[in-house]
Amino acid sequence: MLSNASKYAIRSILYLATHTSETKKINVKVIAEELETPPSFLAKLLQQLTNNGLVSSTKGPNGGFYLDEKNRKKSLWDVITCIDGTDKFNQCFLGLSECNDRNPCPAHAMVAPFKEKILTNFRDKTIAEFAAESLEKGTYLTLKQTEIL
Amino acid sequence: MLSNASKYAIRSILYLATHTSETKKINVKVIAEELETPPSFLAKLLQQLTNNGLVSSTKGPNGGFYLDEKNRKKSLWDVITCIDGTDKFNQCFLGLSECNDRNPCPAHAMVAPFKEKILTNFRDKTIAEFAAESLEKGTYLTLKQTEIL
DNA sequence: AACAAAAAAGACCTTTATCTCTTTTTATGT
DNA sequence: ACATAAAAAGAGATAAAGGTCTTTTTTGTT
Repeated sequence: MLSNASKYAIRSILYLATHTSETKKINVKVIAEELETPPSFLAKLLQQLTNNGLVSSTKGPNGGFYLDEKNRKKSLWDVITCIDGTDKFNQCFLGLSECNDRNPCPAHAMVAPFKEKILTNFRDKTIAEFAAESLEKGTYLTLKQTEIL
Repeated sequence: MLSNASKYAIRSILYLATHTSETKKINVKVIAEELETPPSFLAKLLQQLTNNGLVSSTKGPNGGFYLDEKNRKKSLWDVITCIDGTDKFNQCFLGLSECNDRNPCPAHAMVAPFKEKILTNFRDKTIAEFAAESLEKGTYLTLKQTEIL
């Protein structure tokens, strides 16, 4: 569904949301270790996210990546489109171009409600909100145990 | 989510389910045209499906691909694992290795019900059943309008 | 001013997915 | 038997994803 790149990006954003601020920045190396992602690759991704206003950064000593208030108002959907480009959640499960409620593919009825849910959760919820929820539920903890197949 | 290869494979299987029998076979070229998929690529996929008992074929004049009764008892899940290998639906949405109900990632609660539904529909339903349902609903018609992004 | 620590930028490399082409084998009809 | 029509098999080609490495720029510290 999502590319590795998107997964890494989302995980880092959620990590930054709960671990950084304007006064507490973290550098790539640390983030990559925490998330167990390839450091150089993550650096590229964070660079891209920064260029698109989804993450903030400062260079030099005590510099690093962090989320400011503006960044926190973005959505995870913004992250995905920034990294993967295409509108992943609007694609037909079986690859048909003309698949919608009126002209559904054999899998449409099964998949459509899910896509709807993903959209509302990922597009209409800010990163701040998403991170806050994760904190409440304690789900953010699992960010560390990673493995991409 | 699914690779192009899996999507092509599923579409051809559903097509074969509604258009072929032991006495009515269709050759790759026709299938590829109907489904608007790359012919040579589809040939490879059908070959692989045949080698794994998901599709039947005979060579020579009036030969082609078709589904016999045994093939129809397989599931779409079999198709996906045959082509994509990995267990796509058991992977964490955010790429964590230790993601489950007791130790969920931030997206788990959102995604878990969907994976459950996919599994029951794709794994516990035979291709014959799936195709019959599609026929009832008329969804099989849209198989022709394809575009993979 | 010099140094050090960080991101930014850019050039690569590797692997996997996607897709093509050619040759070989097998079955059928005449 | 022979011609033909189909899949089977195998070798590549191309593109995209995934990932690395080196150099440059910026910024803070001494």
